[in-house]
Amino acid sequence: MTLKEHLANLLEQAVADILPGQQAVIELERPKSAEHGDFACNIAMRLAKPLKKNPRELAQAIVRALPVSNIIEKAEIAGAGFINLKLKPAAWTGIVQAIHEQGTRFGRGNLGKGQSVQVEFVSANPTGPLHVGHGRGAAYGASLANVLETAGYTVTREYYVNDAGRQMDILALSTWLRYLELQGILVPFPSNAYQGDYVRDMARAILQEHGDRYMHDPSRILDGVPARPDDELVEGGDPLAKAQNEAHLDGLIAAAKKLLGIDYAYFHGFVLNEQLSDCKEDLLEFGVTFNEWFSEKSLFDTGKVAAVVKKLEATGHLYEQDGARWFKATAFGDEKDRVVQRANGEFTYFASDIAYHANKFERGFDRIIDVWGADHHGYIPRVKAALTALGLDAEKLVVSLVQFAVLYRGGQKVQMSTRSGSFVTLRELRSEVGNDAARFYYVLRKSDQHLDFDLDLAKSQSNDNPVYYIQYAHARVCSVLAEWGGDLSILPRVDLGLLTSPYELDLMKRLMAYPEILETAAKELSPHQIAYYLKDMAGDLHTYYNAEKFLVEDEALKLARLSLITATRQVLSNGLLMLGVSAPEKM
RNA sequence: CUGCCCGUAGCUCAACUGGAUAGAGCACCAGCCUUCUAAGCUGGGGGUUACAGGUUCGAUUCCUGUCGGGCAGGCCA
Repeated sequence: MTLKEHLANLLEQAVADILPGQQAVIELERPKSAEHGDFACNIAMRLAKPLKKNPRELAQAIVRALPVSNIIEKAEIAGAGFINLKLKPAAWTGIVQAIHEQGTRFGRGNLGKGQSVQVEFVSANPTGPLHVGHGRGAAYGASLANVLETAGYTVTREYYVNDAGRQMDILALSTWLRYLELQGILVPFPSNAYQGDYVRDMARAILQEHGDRYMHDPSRILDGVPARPDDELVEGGDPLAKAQNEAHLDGLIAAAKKLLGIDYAYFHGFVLNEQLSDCKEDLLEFGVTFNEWFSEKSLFDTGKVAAVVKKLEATGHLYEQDGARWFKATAFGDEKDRVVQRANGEFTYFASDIAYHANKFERGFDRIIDVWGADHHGYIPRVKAALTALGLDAEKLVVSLVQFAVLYRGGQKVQMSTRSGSFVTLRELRSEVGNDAARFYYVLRKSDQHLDFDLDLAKSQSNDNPVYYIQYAHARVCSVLAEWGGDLSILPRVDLGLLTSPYELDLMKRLMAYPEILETAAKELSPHQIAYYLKDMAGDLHTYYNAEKFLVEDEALKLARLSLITATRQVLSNGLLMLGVSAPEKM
């Protein structure tokens, strides 16, 4: 039983004593101000209203009925009816022992009760390198998954691979056109195809391996392909020109499929494999791993998409209009009905997404968490609508939206756009600021907040940089222990009664809060709380370090202090690990 | 035009989902290394939580409206 639970029990007994039969949920919080004690309880104010009693008098009665405890120094009434508990110094030392005993397991909770939860994140189209926007989803999702796991959930980390659909066709086409270009055949490169250099690289690789096998008569490539509109009109946002531009691209894709025949599948497979391996490697280096890479294409190949549409049809949730099949999303609260199958017979992305989510439910997860870019927020109602229509409990699905990250360099916004190829890749970011700083900065903000990522700050090896601030605290402890040179295994059993200074009490209180911080972070899906917590704890440690010398003459006091800072090191390490940041022993 | 998110110190952001005198870091000012790492510490100034109402013991938090910013609104993904 934790200290907090112990106190809650005492209060509960007191309430039961003076108000028999009264159900009271005891909430204990840590007051911001030290004058308000170590824990504060608002139960008197909560009960005052339904009982029509004066909250301060109620609080008095509760305090009088409080069972005797050897850890409570005093309990007083304050404000509108708060019960403030001040604890004796000895109440805190137990946490140091607990940390020594539990080590890397310290902080684990049972909020999840072993329930299974799937976290799907990143899921970027494998049509090019991951950029800094994906990086945030990756860092957030990975940390969130760690947090949930620590909170007692069984977590499955999944990446949904959009390996079907038009975007992949565009990439395959882009690569083929670059391949032709390398051999002197200049088909004007569409403005809405993939412009990045990596496309040329793939073309070069294919040329090297297979020579001119995929060459075709240049005069036939543009056969029957709708004309390309004026670029200026497209850029100007002219709707007709944009439509023509897309038609032109689709025409080229059709031409590529026709001319390449069976070889088209090779191109498609090659670029997919190339981009996916690149993506996996990138994420692995970033410390982000997955249990499952789920293929969208597999949903089509196994008939799951067709089946789910058929089921919606059978249950009367579809209708036909203008040759297309529509899902009655408005019947479930969405703004508009949505097309699941186009007039040309192709299923929409939405259709495969329904099939995908239905599949998640089939796999029996207790909770499903999708991490999406905030630009997809309009998509949530329709997916939930579809799940409800299928008779599934849409409440099981929670979509966590991650806002975009905007890079700043030299005080200037770094402009980005995927299509034009002028984006900063996750790789570039990682090599510029390092994995640790990148992982940390990404989760330093609440996920639903816009993130201003200051590259200069993340790179700076100075006290401006919170990553180093925390890592330095960890390294400092290591350094002291190295200087001491004693046997670490005796530290868990030393007498901690000598730890009574304000610095030591603050640190122990901070350590004690760790499991609660984790629980809150898990409940609210907000790993950023851990980042802030670690900053605070590093601050406590640095303050302590500057105020007191650890390696003092008094052997008992020295061991007590070393025991405390070693426990602190453990929690710093546990927390950093959760965020995917290294805990260096030297800096 | 409609829907969702956001608006907190000069800047970047917290605030335990309704708690007490709204907190950190940066920047600015003044101090601390003969010492276990100064990538550190101590002190100081800085706020009508965009604005106006409402709900109640109590509001940065919940509701309504206004202003300002972001994102969506395809038989695109």
